[in-house]
Amino acid sequence: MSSASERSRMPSIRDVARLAGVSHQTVSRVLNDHPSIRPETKAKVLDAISVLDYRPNLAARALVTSKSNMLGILSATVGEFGPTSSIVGIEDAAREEGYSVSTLNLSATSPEAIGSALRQLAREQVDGIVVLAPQVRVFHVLRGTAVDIPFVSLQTASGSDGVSLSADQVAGAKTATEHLINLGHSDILHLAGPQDWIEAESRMRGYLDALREADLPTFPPIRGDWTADFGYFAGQELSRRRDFTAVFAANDLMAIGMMHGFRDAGVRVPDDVSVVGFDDIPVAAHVAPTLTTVHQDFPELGRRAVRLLLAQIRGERAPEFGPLQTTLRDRESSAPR
Amino acid sequence: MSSASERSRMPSIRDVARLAGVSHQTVSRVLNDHPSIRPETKAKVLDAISVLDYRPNLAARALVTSKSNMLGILSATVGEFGPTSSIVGIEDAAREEGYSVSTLNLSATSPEAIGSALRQLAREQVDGIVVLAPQVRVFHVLRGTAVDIPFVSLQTASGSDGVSLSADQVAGAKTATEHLINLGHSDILHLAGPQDWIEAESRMRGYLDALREADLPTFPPIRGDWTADFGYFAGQELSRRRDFTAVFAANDLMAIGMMHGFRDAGVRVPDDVSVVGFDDIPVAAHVAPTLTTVHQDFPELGRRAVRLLLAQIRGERAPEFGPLQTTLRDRESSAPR
DNA sequence: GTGAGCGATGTGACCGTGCACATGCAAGGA
DNA sequence: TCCTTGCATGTGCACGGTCACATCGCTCAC
Repeated sequence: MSSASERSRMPSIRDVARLAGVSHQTVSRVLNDHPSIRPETKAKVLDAISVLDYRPNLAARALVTSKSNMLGILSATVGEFGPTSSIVGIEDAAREEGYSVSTLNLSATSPEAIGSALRQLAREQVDGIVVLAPQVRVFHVLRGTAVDIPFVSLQTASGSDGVSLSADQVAGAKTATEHLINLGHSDILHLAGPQDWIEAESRMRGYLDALREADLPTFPPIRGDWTADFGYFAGQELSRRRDFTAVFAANDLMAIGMMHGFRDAGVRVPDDVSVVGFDDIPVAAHVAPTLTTVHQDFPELGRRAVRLLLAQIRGERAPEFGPLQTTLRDRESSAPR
Repeated sequence: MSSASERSRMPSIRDVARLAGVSHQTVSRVLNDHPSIRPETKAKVLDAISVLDYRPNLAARALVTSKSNMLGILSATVGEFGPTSSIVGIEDAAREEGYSVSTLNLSATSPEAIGSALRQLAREQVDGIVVLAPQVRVFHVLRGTAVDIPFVSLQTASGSDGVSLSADQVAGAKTATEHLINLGHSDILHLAGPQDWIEAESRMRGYLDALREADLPTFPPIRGDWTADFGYFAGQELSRRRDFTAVFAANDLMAIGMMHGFRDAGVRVPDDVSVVGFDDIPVAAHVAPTLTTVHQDFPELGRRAVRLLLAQIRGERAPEFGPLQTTLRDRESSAPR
């Protein structure tokens, strides 16, 4: 009820110092828990802090230390399930370590857009950047840009020398394809992601590896755009062909759309064609037929990214964790030949 | 190739001033485009800026102005499609206005958790907060907290005096229910969201309004938790009852799960039971049967939130936009009685 | 006894901006 | 002509922290 606009000024460390009867520097030492502080002095200071409801001004700290305690997320994904889940993991891990998180969504992935996004993040003085931009070309821009902020990427580029990590996409895709092979399928198509995407390439490689090892014929992949709508279109088109009995789709959305396309064209899943997806989005277990797919732990991926990035920032040795395992979820959409 | 760790110091406005032969204050004026600056002076300064590749230090600016040019997002949603899409809209709009965005995910919605999240955001000196925490109780904490940072909420609380906005959930839910009524259904169940959620209440109200106006019987709603898994469970349970011919689910995920439950129990959709969802998530158009649902423009909602928030921050009059329209997407899951 | 060493604390400068105020100069009205 | 007014610019300080260095008292070894 009383005036809310009174706000004389937020208390500073000097106010705290005055109240506690010490110097401002002593207060600063308490805040950064410096070793040589007498316990009773510390108590006095902490007392004054809570009396005044003092909170350190992060801008001032950032100014003098030129560290912002903030991580940036550079995201070039529209808001799909996977990346979004990873972002949650990133934020949690970052907050746990005392970092705040500034997100920047890329609408375009042109070099200019990426460059300006990076500069923006640099202006904000983020201490490090997590890149969720799975396009190969983003990598080139990142390497080329002279902004020397530490960064990690959630996706592994093929011959990546930089720090990055990822679930083992190749292995996951290989497992998925082998699953179809074990069911007796020998003519297996691949509905791939866009050419430029790292994950699309990895998943395709896994598919090709599995077929090659089994001495089965490979088909030129159909290039999709990750969307269910494209999957639908592809399903309708494919229904005209009858030279295959199974399809491995590079993500669940396309798989689900494709099943719809098949359905509309009179092709039955799994009776006529088996379908396997990738990601295990929440609805995958509930669509009709339920979708066989490859599960991966997106939040954990995000958490690992943060740990890696912080090690880099602090100059510590990078923690070595093996590739994140993926697991096959065997459901109704895949059946024996 | 050359040393990257040389970094003597970033250029400051004084460096720019020296190079341009003016005072640092003149540089500052150019940066904030102050009216009384001679064009040629401005040109000289801009020249020096680009030569030095100068970038303003946001921390220093934040320190002196005690404005951070940063908005906070307080999100208590796990990463579902709707809120996530809105966040994209928020970020775009914010960046467009020159604000950066700091996201904070709430894992728990206890008053303590909310309080500490708010304080964290306050420490970061965000100029305003967009709240994506549709739980009623979050509102109470927000009102109660003494942090006087402007905020808007993406969801409208029933008798909300504070600034907030939302798609017209009640109208959308009413339309959905009326759609079922028009198809000839008279016994319509509602699979609701959790009790505490604002949107759950609004959608239930729309459902009840429609039934009341049509003089049809209402049933006690089934309380769900938004997840497809719960929907599946509910579908199986409901299959034992035969006192209804249609269900309006409070979101698509539950609707899809429920259709799965029905399917497993031998109940056919839409032959035996019609189903309508809410949100229009990307797979809704592709599941079997395709799901009739209510579409809403999540990104636009986020953009509006930012415009409202900025008006509040700048002390301008709040832009008045009517409730965001929702549209019914009539698909296969609903059929005449 | 005396100086080195260390623990506990204080002092002043500095980080890069914006703000309040001062200054100089040209234009315009009395 | 002189004073006012307004434009264009400069000067110094404040913002709220941290850092480097100084200070002071005490212990300990020679």
